[in-house]
Amino acid sequence: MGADDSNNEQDSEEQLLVRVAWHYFMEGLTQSEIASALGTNRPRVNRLIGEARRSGLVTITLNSHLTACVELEGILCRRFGLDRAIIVPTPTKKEALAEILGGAGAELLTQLLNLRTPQRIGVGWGQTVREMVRKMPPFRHPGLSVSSVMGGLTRGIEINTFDIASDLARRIGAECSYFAAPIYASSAESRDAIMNQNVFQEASANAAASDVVFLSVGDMTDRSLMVRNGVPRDLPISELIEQGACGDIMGQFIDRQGKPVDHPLNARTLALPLADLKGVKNVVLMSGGLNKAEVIAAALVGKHANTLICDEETARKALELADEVTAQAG
Amino acid sequence: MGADDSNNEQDSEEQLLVRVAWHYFMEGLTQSEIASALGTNRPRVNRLIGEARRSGLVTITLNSHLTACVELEGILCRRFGLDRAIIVPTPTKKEALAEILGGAGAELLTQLLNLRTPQRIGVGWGQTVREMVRKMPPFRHPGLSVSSVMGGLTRGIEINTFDIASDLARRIGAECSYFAAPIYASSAESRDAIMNQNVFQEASANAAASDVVFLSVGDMTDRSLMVRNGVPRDLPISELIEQGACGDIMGQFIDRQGKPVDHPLNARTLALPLADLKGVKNVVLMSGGLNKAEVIAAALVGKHANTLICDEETARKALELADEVTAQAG
DNA sequence: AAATATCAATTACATATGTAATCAAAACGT
DNA sequence: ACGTTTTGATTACATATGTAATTGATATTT
Repeated sequence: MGADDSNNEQDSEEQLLVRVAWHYFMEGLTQSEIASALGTNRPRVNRLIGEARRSGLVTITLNSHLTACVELEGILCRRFGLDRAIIVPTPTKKEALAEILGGAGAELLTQLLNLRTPQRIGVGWGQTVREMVRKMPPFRHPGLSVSSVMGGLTRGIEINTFDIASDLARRIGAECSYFAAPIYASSAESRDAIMNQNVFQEASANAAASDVVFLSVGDMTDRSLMVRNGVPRDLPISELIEQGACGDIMGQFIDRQGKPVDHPLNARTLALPLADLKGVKNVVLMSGGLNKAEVIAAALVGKHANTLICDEETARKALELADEVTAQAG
Repeated sequence: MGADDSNNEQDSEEQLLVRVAWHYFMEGLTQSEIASALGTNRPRVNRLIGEARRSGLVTITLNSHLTACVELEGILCRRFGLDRAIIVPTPTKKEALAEILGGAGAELLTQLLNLRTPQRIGVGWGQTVREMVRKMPPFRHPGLSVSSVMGGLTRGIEINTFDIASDLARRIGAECSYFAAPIYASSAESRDAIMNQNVFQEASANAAASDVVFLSVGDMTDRSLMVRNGVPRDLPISELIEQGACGDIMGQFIDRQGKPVDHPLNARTLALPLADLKGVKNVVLMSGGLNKAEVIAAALVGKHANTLICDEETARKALELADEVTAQAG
């Protein structure tokens, strides 16, 4: 009898829980309505609703392939101390990825511009950034400026840093400034000489003063435009790889910790230095594709960005690689 | 390209929806937090949450065998115009049903008593009512009264209407009054003569003045205590069945519409008349078991109760039977 | 190009919600 | 039987929510 009684007690407790949950989640009654219908007080109903959710009596499921992305965004933010992550489902057609990521970037920039906060926008280089600019809806806010954060390429005309910056500037009615020079000088000394010129001082200052910078990273394979058309022909990529390079940010090659590798090429780069990039409040890293997972991981571990725009598959891989790196280092 | 663009539009719309839903339902952020995190306004987030629920993006499920009961309660209330329905899962051990329903009744009565509203409580007869009384926690509120709403049985001592009423009265410290007579008089004339006596006038008035009445119904099978021990031995049950009786409320036999059947026995009943029962604000019908489904349906169709305490299986069957009855009648 | 229509963002407000503090009752031990 | 501890109900209040009205921006039509 005693056991029976306690069972009844529990049963009626669960009954109450189910009743409350039903009325609240299924019928949409207010907590007060439920309380008076069930002959209790509202605070209790409130507690019971919480209990119902915590105990798993109530299960809430999101029914979309996008759910996993949103969850991943949270994980990435926590793992890399990001302020924001935008993860899109990896498309079946890989060639559509740049366009998708670019669209996401354009949306973000539009959002930021509507808040009127960023006045100076820095742009890097790459297919994804190019696509972002293409997708920017044309509108004008007064007082905006766009600056390229890196020098241009001398070979291969597919995408040019000057074009990207000036196109964006035209679309949003902004002032525009570039590094009017090739990305790599012939030597470290040459670089310093160029940078000491007034126009470059100014370009560099403009870039460093950006409120937000949108940039991509490049990997070390032949798929990278930087590897194919940026790095001087007489410099074998293997040299960089031997120094631990796993990719570049603004033409500056970094290792798996995100630190610039010890190679002369880095000293020849005409671009916003990585150290100065850290002074920029918002750095949006927009890159995707499994081949870039390692550089993305490196850039994030090195805390070169506070915002990531990426595809799901690559982001997961990057998380994995980053864990390996920190496990070795730590 | 056009198709691609529109896909992107939809995609980003769904992305927003999923993002909002995720933050709200999974991470428990407030709508304002979500709005600012996603760069929109709160009203939009609010709308999106509604959309997410309506569109089926968010699925909320209650994970309990009791869920079906609570849903059924709502259906029963709407179908029969009940103020309240308490449906418990049908137990595997049928013999436990009366105890379970009794417990539910006791809980309800306790609840009502705590509200201090009902001062006069009427009780019928039956195993379920007996169990309810047994389960009542002993406590006292001043000014309560209990009255039996029907006469007693002369054969079979298992459960007595007097005992039920007086036991309940004792437990809650109430005054008590009965119909101190057998449930059936020898004739209609005899019944009228008895009822004209002062004590019975008083008992009847007490019963009719109840704030709440707890009663059960009986079916026409041998399982019914009323059939076995209440109906005079010289009266074949078949006579009542021929008149369309499908069971009794307080010894008064009703047809499938819930109307008293045209049989002399009904005129011999010493109990609160069904017409007077309709004057009682709260009539709690507590009965269960598949054999009683038909009477329960009849009683509900006849609107003799505003509260039902029943088991799931029986309640479903009663719903079904009631639909048949009203389909024929309408 | 001007005027209108349409849509979404902002504001505003009444209501609902979550939570802490107070209060009453019951259970427990002394 | 009295006081203590624990439990749950009530109150109170700051915050969050749902919704309607207003405003402003964009698109459409004449």
